[in-house]
Amino acid sequence: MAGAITSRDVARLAGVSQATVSRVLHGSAGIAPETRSRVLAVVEQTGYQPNAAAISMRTRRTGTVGVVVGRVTNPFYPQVLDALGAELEPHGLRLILWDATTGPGERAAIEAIDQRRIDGLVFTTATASSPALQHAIDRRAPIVLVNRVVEGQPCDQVDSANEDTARRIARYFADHGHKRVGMITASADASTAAARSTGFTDEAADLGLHLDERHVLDGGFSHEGGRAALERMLDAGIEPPTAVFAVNDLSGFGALDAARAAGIAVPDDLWVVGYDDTEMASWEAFQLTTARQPIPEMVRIAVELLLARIAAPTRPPVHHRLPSEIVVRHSTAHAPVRA
Amino acid sequence: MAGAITSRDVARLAGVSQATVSRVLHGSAGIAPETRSRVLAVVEQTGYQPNAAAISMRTRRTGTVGVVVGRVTNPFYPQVLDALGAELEPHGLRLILWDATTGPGERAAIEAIDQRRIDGLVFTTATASSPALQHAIDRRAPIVLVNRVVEGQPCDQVDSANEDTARRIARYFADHGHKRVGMITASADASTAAARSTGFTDEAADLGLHLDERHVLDGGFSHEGGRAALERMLDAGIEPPTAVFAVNDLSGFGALDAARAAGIAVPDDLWVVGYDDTEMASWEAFQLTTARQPIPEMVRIAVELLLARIAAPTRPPVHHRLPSEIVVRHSTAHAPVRA
DNA sequence: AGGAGAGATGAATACGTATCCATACACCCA
DNA sequence: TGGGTGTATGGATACGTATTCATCTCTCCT
Repeated sequence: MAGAITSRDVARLAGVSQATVSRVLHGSAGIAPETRSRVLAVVEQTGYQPNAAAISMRTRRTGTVGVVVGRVTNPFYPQVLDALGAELEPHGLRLILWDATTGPGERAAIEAIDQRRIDGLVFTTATASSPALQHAIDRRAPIVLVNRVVEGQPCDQVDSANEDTARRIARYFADHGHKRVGMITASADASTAAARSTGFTDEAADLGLHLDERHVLDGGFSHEGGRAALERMLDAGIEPPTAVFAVNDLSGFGALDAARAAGIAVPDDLWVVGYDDTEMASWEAFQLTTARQPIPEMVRIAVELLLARIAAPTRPPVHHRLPSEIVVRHSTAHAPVRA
Repeated sequence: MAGAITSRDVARLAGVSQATVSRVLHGSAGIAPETRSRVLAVVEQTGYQPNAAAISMRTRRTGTVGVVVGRVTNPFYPQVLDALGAELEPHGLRLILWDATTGPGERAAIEAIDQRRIDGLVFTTATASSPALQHAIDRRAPIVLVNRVVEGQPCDQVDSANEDTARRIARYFADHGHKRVGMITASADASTAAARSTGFTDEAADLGLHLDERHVLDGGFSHEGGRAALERMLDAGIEPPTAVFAVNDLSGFGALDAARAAGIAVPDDLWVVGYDDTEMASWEAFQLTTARQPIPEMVRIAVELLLARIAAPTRPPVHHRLPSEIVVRHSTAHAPVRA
């Protein structure tokens, strides 16, 4: 490692004061052009890099944002990370990543706010509110919830129309003649799972679809869970459903794989619908009909809200709810969704 | 946000000096038990959190490690991130994430070292060395390369036996009677792609396998690229290969999907082998034979090396090369690999 | 010609912590 | 009883930057 060069070193080499170096680097007005270029030459030649700790000590800004994700191996989250990175980069912001499922990730992220290690935090996990999160929100910490809602909280939130879209999926099944349907859900602690389950269940009831309780199983948002859930449905000793709604794509892929292993033809004998429209949903191997979450848009808004919140901590919180579009693919025979 | 409480505030409230607060929080010896508990009580009651910038200003440590990944939507990287997070957490270390494919990720990560924003950097991208990286290595910056090698560099490196394993895959094809083989490769800038391509190509030549140049195509490590590559092979106007080696799983999945779309039966008419053994390779939809990279082990060693390097910057660099095991699945008819 | 005002720069300071050095006190042994 | 030894604590300082305030030098106008 190069010995750390400070702005004072640069100042000495350029024959100016440290204050002048700082001003040059910030493009402040009132610097003689000749001085300016002399300083920049030294900066260039020495490869000077400002010390991040000192800057953040002085400015109380870190230029870093935290993000809490669920299991990062769930392909939904990499897409969020991808969008988030792209959204933050133009602002010169960095990203610290915490996994909510391993160890004290969520708590560590919240502590990082108080330690002034990050300027703000994006929560993307669809998990219930912990006391720590609740407390942080009460303290008006700069937090944005994406894809998770905590009703009535003084906190910026962005999600999509989970309940409404799930209702549309139930209607879609009914419109195309299905009578017995199933659902692969996930922990009700997750607001997304809860909203999607509720929407689907309620609309199914309204429409007179038969949703046997043995056809409502927890898939834990995972491939393995989705697969096991469909296997259990087929094995329940009653007539299996002809259409299944999985509350996320990953468990939907698991269901498709269970059907494939059991020799059940999709979509002839079984329709499967997922949620998220991850990239893989369009792969030939799955061709999964699913609800498209507008991830880039959600993330864009989330970043916008977070930066605004950091700039104006007392601004009233807002809640954005974006529409979700159903993308029809082969897992439901390309049958159209009613307008 | 709570008004920032400092160690001085805690000291005042506990009736001691700031130095004593610092000592208590570090568990230093020579503190009266009564003083100690009084300080801790105030810390508890006020919810004091030490200021990260001040600590890192004083100690020249950040407790944060950087990681540069390729496109994070390539499922290989989330598995690396997962392992990395799990490995760092017990050390109390955080993770800043940079995507090498979007914007100036790689350069930003390297600059972060000089800015003392991170204590060290893990490179997981299989991309060629940039001048910036080269320069950082020359300066002996605390960097570990995982899954990427730069021969002869004074830099800690961890990879797996890419070339050797690729040779074994060629032999595997030959052993089971294949004559015409194909390869879906990727940019030779990536040391992994280069090593795997070389190993497969050389061994195929040694064994007299026919590897037509029209059956060697770049799949760009992506699903779409792998799919397009296989489509072009089938469309080349010559007899297609009976076995294809894809230098990573993702492009292997693409190949499988191309075969599925074209009505080519795997493994009856075509064998496909990937590389990485990502979780999805074992899914029913793919059942892809592939080379297992020991990700957790590689990451474990990488973190160990990085921490050692940070503690002892001048220690001679080491290069770990781990064995890769071929996992046989349905995409090669479960045919055994020769011992 | 003299002073006002603008432009350019430097000196000083605070951010919050860890640690070095100094100090005060109690206790023990010769 | 006095000096020495050890224990517990406080004062002072430096880390590197951004920014406020002060200073100095011109230029220009009356």
